[in-house]
Amino acid sequence: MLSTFSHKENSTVKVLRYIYDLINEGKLKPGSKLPAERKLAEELEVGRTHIRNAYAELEFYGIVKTYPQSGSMVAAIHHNALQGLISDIMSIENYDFLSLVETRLILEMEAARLACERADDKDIEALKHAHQDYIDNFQTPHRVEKDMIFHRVIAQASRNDVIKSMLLIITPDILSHYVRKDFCSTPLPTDKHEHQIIIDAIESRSSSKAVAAMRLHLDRLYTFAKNKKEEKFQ
Amino acid sequence: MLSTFSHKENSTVKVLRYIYDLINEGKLKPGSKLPAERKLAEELEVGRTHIRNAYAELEFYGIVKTYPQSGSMVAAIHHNALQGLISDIMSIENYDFLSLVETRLILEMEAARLACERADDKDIEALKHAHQDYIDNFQTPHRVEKDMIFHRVIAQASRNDVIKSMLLIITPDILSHYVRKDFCSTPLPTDKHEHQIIIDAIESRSSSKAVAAMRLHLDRLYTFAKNKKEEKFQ
DNA sequence: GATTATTAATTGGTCAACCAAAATTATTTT
DNA sequence: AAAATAATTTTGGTTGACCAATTAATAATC
Repeated sequence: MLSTFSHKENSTVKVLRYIYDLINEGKLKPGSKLPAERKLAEELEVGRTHIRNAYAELEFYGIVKTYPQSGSMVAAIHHNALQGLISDIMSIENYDFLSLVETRLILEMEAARLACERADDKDIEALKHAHQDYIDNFQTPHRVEKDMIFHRVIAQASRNDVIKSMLLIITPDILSHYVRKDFCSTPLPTDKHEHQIIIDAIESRSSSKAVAAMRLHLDRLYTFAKNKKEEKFQ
Repeated sequence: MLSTFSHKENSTVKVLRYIYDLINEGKLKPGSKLPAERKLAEELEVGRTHIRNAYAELEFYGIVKTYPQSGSMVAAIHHNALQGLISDIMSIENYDFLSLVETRLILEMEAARLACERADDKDIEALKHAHQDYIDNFQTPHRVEKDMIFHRVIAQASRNDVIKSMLLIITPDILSHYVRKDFCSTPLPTDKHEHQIIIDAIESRSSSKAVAAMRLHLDRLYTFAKNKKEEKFQ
């Protein structure tokens, strides 16, 4: 899940809210040192562990930087921006399915495009192998995960580690959504063909074909997500 | 920074390596329960805190799920995929600048495109306000952060929280790169104009124009990143 | 009085003990 | 023998104490 911190959020969100208010009241200037862990723990009547978790989360998003034995510094950006960032972090949980799928689509298409430019012979080989593995497991419970691996190989060939990591982060969320709804529980033969088209496009270095093929391949999922959103509003 | 866990990685990476090996030796089956925190801490001769940090990181990426008082379960995907995921996580650090910029470009363009479809009057108003704020601070040290806010408003208008969060994650990394190289320390007047074009495109719901304008707006940064990569290989 | 050296207090990092919930085992009851 | 109950162990969650490094405050020196 993207929201790692869901179960501890009761405490964490309390800390984030407090930091937010500190900035709001002008008691915490951007670029300055934020309260010591012990101090804040006592102030909020909460364990220091929770403060540390909250600070770690803020550090993940680049808002604070913790220096051992000297304290945690808040980013030197204007307080309006800071507040926006923090309130965003507080709301990070339960991404809607359509946003996840939309983002995956755009990242996968870019990965395919870059793969056309940068894939070497070894990548192509790995791609073919992953596809064969997928076909071999088409009627087994491993099909879904073999499909995941196929897409990961493409991301690998794109030579863009950021895209690779981001797909790594959102894919489990997507899976958890459509496993529940047992979408794609029945394997479609068209998937095999679509994979093959993507491989051919990458091998022939045709980025436009690769992107189009990837879009087509994910279109069923995309449509599913859109419909799900619509029926939610009815 | 995206690599939150950099300073504790000495211990964390040790744990991840161990889990990786467990899977490799077949001692840890996918879908099964992984070692209790105390057990593993003793085994690796390391504090339980480090085990908890490592498990938390694995949970962030959806590889494990921790249940209070009953243990942590590893995802029920095939061991090859599991190993790939873990080795990816171990290598998550020090993203190269080009990957970051490439990814930002693709996400910003998609955000602009979606904003054309979904922005309401309030969003347009916020966009204009953010731009005016940017202009007002054009000669001040706040220019960079005002630019950041402008882009955040677009992400907000896209109604895609995943894209918004991901931009939130990678932007600080990008900033830390080009602040070092004092790229864009001299403000270019074209930026003002480019922002205005983006606003007009979104207001007139012309997604193609908005995407093109965003691409143009980020082209200087993109070119900078590509050149930096080239000179790295010389 | 200013500067340096020394001491004390503060800080984040780490560890070990404790807590309540859950899972397991042993005991009792039927 | 099977089922229900009770005691025990194991589990992740939480807390407070300790550690080394840093910083601030104080004393000593010039």
